[in-house]
Amino acid sequence: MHVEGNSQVRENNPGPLTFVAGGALRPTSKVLPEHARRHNRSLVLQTLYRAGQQSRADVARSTGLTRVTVSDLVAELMAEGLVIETGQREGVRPGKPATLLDIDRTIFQIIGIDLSDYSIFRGAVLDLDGQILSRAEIPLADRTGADAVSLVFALAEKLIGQATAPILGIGVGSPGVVDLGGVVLSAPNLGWKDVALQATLAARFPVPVVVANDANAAVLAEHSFGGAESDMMLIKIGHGVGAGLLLGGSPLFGSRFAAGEIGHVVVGTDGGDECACGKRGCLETWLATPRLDAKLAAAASSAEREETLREAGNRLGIALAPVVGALNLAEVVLSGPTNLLDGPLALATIETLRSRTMAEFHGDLTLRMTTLGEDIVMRGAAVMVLSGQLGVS
Amino acid sequence: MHVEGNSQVRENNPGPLTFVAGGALRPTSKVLPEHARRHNRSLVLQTLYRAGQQSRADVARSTGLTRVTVSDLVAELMAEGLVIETGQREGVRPGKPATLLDIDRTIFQIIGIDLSDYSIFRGAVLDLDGQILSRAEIPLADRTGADAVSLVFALAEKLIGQATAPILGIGVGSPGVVDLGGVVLSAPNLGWKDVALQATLAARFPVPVVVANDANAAVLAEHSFGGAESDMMLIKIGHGVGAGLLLGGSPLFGSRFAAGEIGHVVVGTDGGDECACGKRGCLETWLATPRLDAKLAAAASSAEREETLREAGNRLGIALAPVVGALNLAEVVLSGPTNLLDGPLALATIETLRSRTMAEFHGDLTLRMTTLGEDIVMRGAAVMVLSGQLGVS
DNA sequence: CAACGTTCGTTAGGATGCTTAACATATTCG
DNA sequence: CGAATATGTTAAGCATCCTAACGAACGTTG
Repeated sequence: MHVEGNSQVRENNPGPLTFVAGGALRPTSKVLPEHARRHNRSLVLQTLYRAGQQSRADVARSTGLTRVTVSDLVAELMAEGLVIETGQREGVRPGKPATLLDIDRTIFQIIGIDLSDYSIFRGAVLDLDGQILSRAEIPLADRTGADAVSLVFALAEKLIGQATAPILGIGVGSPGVVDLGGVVLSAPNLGWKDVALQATLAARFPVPVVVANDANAAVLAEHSFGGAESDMMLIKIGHGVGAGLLLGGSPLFGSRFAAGEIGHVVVGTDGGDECACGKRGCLETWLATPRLDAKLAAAASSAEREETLREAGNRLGIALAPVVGALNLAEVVLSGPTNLLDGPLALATIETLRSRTMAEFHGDLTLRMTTLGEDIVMRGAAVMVLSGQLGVS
Repeated sequence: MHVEGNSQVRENNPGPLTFVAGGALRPTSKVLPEHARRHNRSLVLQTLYRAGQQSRADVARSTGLTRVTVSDLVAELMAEGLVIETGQREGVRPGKPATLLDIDRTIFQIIGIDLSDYSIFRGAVLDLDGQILSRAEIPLADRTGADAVSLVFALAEKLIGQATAPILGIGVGSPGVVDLGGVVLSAPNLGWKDVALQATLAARFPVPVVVANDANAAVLAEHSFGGAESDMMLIKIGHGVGAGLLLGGSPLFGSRFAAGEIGHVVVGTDGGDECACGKRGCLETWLATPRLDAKLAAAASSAEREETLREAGNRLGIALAPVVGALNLAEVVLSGPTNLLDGPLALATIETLRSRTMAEFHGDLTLRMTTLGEDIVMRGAAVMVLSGQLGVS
């Protein structure tokens, strides 16, 4: 397996077949036997990734492929160093003892970078399981444009230095609107417009690079590591308010790659504060952390502070109700400062959500905080690399 | 090609590979070379369906397959009677004249059934292009439950009698929540709960049967015949209010198959009329046609009537804004009574939508009436059959 | 304790489906 | 009329999976 490559998605691209649940087939381009091979290869890898310590026969049973084919694929994966034999199965059973396999989880490490904080770029070296091995960060210090891009380079450089194994790839979660090729079409806070971040990073570092929106990365992390449902929305609240959507297990990008950009949707029919965007009552005016913090600081009593948080949660519920209803979501996850979100705010949100959508359908709607804390975007960035390079997540 | 079969999706199911735009591969089960074959078969069929009168060489160029493979697939399709040669290409060009191919658009007909009207079941016989050849309808006369099911049977029977070619399949658009197996989980107006409509129809008629939600069917029709965008929402307004969503060209079903059920989402923060569901200010209380008609009848002047319509459109815009923003939709299509929708109501909707979402992202958001009128569900039902049976739409 | 059954992983042979290369066919161009 | 051009077919080869059979390594059983 080579580690070079500077396309957003490397050649072990799985091929173009698109099967739409429900029976609609939309052929996009031809499919060759080798595409099937890649798919089956990923299938084996995925099986071992999720539950290691399995024999070839186990993998054959759980994939539906024959032992012959699995042996063949495993031989290929072992030649690449991705899979290793880890000894024989213990225990008393008839038959020849099984040789156990696992992904070699030490052979590669992943760089995950989170650009979503307004004041600092964070990054980490992660193992193939998405666990954080080491961290690094660089204060933004109000730098924007090309200067901010160089900070990303510096951070990546630093992290690569910290890695103790070859790098599988670099994943970046950026604020703003990011297209499928990793071009940041617009990120006002960083002063970025049409910045080809993926291409420039890939030109500098000889490893695969993936760049995506921060909330989209976060939603992948929550799905892979947070045990989230396949139809869910993750609301990321910080200096701005954004969201990532997972529908039927797949991330949604939107017609102009701006899916999840809900910060400037107007909430309610009764005015609201003025927003930087010129409108009144945008979701951000209710929920962005600087505004919330200011309101809380100005509050006279703890009861008043609670009411502020409840009002914010209420507004979030009002904005989300049509989305939850229209998409029939199973779960809403909040990501952001726990002290603000995890309490009256979250309670008010779910309450409002329930009272404004159809009882019949929200029966199993849940709302919760992310279990991944501040690492969510970095870990999501790692998931993007994993799924792009290994077809695993 | 046999026409029997009673599964919601017949065996020329394209296989399970799922490629998620952006690089995430989710292997679901093995893929064999024969799955690739089915995909490529559909690809050829799709190419001919969209632009008939092409040579094998033309198809080879536009699919990326070789002439050899295309010839082989075409031979198979001709043996099944699905594709025919239509003569040689006219015009003066060097080289051997091309033999033109087309799908035999007369060999099959499709039954499309629309159960969404509150008082009448409508159906049609359609050709492979989705054009309506003949119609039939049966008044519902307040029948519900099993009685209503027998009306569907009677209508299907009638339509099959009207057909002048073998039936490719029966497509049904039903109100309510319908799962992927064609079970109507809930359709209050018809008194249906867990009615296995697909299975019972398939047991009675020896042709493939597909049953789906009416708005989901409609959105497919609009996409195939109405030239709609790939990221769009169709709002169906009648006795109730429902929606169908197309995201990245694929219909959305939702975690409990209830995607698009927005009729009982509460709109605004200022109360509203009481709804049959018990809440106040549901979208249906603003937009359902009986309520609108009543308000219009009670209005004293034409200015007041216009205001009523504008208010309804305004409310629709308020409800849709978060959805349009979160999904980054390119298009919203309205389906329902033209006299109510196509005027002040639609204008107010788009105006509200624009004023409540981010200017940057809704730049190319359009809102329009469907171009398919009252036939939209029947034609969508035909699309479901086409894509299920031929992989074409 | 030797024969048998079970399970693992491999080897051998066959089927499917695509490709490239070459060719026969049929037309226009010079 | 020969060269050029384009179509569609034939033949051979390669990739990929399958089934069938088998050797290896273990436990069980008469």
